[in-house]
Amino acid sequence: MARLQPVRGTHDILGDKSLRFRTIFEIFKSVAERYSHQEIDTPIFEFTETFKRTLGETSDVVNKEMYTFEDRGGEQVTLRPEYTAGIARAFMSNGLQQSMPCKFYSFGPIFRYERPQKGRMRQFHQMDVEIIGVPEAQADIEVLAIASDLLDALGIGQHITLELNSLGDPQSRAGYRDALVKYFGGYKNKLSEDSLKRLEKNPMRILDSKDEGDRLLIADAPRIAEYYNQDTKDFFAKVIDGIEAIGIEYQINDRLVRGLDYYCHTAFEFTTDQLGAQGTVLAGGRYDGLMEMMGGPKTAGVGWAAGMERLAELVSEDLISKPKRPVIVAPVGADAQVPAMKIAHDLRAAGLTVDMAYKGNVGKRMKRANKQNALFAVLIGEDEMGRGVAMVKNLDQGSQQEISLSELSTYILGSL
RNA sequence: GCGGGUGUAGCUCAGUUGGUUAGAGCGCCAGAUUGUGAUUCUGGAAGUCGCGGGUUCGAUCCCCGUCACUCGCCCCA
Repeated sequence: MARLQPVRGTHDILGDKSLRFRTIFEIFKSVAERYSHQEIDTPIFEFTETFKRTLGETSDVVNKEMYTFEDRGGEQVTLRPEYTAGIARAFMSNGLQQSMPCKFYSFGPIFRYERPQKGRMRQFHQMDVEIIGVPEAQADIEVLAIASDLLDALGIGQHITLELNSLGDPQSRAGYRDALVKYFGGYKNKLSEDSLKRLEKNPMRILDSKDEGDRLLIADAPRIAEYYNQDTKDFFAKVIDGIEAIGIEYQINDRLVRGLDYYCHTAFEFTTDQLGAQGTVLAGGRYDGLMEMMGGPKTAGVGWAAGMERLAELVSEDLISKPKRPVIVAPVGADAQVPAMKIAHDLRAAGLTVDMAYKGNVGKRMKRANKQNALFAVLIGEDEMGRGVAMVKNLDQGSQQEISLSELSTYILGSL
């Protein structure tokens, strides 16, 4: 068995899990399309530079979580650790500045080299939404509305809280950062080891610390709202007015910061207390500076990503769409094999889901039909062949009836 | 990357204070039932006790290492 294990932190998706994923994706797709978003699929790997430059040299994602390798041509490439940078690259590669605004959605695997835990794996799946080219707050509102609609459609909205913050425009953010460095710099002897590192690299992250000593200091730390300039205040107020107008509940969390460097203004997380340490189910924000960092023209953008595996843990069983119940065709005797195949073929052509009971006596084949949760079993043997009929058994009711082959599909379709 | 817990059949789990043939339920296969499923009854297959090393007359059990899973930290969806 040892050699047959999947790579650590990766999982096969089959059976019930596969149905859950598909159901959630279908719902996501229909919600996103209702907002006039279009599907985009970008490659699952990009040049390493694409991620390195945008995520920030200090981020954990870049420093220890990327799956990076050199391909046979000597290129440094990386399995995507998030969606936004790849989509931004695609936006520029395809010259879509011509067709702004662009509204995208996407779904697929994401890779991060992390220590696996429940709700955290090395290959996992995200659903992603982006609006590129709309600097106005309407885009932030719309993107939040998609998220909220999705969670409601999945029937889990009541277990999830929207936490909202504004990181401010670059000017506000820089002012706040300085204030934090000054404040925490005065308590170097009291800060936790982790937070001392954060003070150097990314002081805003100290606000996230779970260390008890840190939390005491954080309680009296400067609040970001005190450093907002007028533009930031106006922008945030518009976002809040907008989501209030459409009835989205939220909590302001001014300790909420995002891990990736390219965020500004709106930052948000939808969190739940039902998944242990991995509470974040959907998160995102505005990233107006991203395209410039990548060497393109300044272009506004806002979006989010949601973790499929985490959502799948929360969604109720009743929501999951089940596979169609099949009709099972069971030939009796070797001579019936070919006619049975023909019958199955005709029923499929009529749009029915059909499987064959391949072997065994009639009892075995019926058992097989039952195990597959079939609606009907269609028996065809010497007797029936002679008269151009098939024996059709309704497996829910236990009743059966001879039906002429020419009326078979009509009969079954009529009894559904 | 750091710390704790766990690892026995396809699945869920017993068990052995170190002792000969390691058990149960579910599932699977077969038969009772060669033209009729779900129930029932009978039988069967299936385990390098995660892997490697050590201690021992003897290890699934004790020790060390390793791998995987799991919980937490870091970080994040």
